[in-house]
Amino acid sequence: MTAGTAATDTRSRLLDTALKLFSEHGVEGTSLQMIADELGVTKAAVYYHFKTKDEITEAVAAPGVQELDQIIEEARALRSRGAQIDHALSGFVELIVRQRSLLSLYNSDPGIQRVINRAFRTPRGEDVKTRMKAVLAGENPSLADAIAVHVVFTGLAMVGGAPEYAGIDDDTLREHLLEAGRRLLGRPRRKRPDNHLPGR
Amino acid sequence: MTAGTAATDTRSRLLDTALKLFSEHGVEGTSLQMIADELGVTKAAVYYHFKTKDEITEAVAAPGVQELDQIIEEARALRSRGAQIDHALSGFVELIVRQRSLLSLYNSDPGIQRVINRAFRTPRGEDVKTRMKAVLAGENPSLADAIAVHVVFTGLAMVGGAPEYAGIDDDTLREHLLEAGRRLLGRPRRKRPDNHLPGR
DNA sequence: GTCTATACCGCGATAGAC
DNA sequence: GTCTATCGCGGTATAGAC
Repeated sequence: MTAGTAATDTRSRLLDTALKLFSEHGVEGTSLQMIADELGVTKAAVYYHFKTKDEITEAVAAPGVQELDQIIEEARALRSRGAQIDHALSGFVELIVRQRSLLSLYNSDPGIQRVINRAFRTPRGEDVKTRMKAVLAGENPSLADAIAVHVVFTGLAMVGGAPEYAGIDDDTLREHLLEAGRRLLGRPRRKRPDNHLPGR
Repeated sequence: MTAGTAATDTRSRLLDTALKLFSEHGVEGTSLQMIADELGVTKAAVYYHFKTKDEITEAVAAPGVQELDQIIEEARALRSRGAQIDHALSGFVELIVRQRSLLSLYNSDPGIQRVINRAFRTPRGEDVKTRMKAVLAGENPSLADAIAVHVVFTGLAMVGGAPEYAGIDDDTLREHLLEAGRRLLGRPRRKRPDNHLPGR
């Protein structure tokens, strides 16, 4: 169902290129000309696949937002508060490790934030960031807890995009991010991790 | 010595306006036209006070960078590692609370980061962010410590710019940021804070 | 010394030829 | 499905009014 016409191929190559350039120069610092040049086509050819630059930005952001949304729903279905936090945190960290630069873009680029807040208020009213923080902090959290969660949420995501850690392998990075997150959220050190990708 | 010609006044009003607009729309999302309109002058008038947009960005970023630099040097002059960390952390938090949006800009805007990395490699070789993280993490830190420091540094700064906490008073915010920072850095809870502005 | 008028070129975006 | 041509806005730049 996806072995791909030339168009689908160009489209996905375009999104890969866009994500790479967005991470290097920011969304607003990346021109359609740069994307077109990297792909070896003209600006207008890019416009065939996407009607606006915002649409490209949205398509780049979408997969991560969707995954976050799924993790949130899974976490909310769990019974104990501890299990909810554990699942949300480990899922979040897993996403950071797997996508690296994408999650940091969500917090470090005004251009992509504008698009996310406008395009993904769906499917459950509030935006993903708010909902994720709500799962981690619980209902009516104290100010201290709300702030700690905010620090964790933004801080962890930014590590994924930091060039200093680009060379660290996934398992090591995931372990350290989890440890930092648990410490700040006041969770006990865990023995057996809640593996997010069971058969890996 | 500074009661002010019209020019100095326009210049400082311009920087205030720029910071406000940068925080709302990002550096690259803010046009010289917006700044000019807000001041009631023309684009070319703005261009009289600053030769380029980068120069405006640099002037907006400068005070915070300078203060960070001073805090770092003060901390490095202390004898014990604990005192160094305490001073660097409390100075950093104090700056976040006092400037709110400015410090979050440093971490959340590709435009201002470009300018900071290019313009403020002075006065001591490495950039301020790297040097601050070095003070907090010590020499040859473990990967776990380096990552924890990275999370604290970016996470705390982002809270200052978060609209959710714009209404919180300075003392309360400072207290919670310090608490979160100390917990993540593994510092004991403190009794008497290292007051950064003694007579306040 | 402080500002306005005006023009230049690159960027996002649209229309239409091949 | 891709390209040329064109338009309005944004950063830059200069000439000149006061």
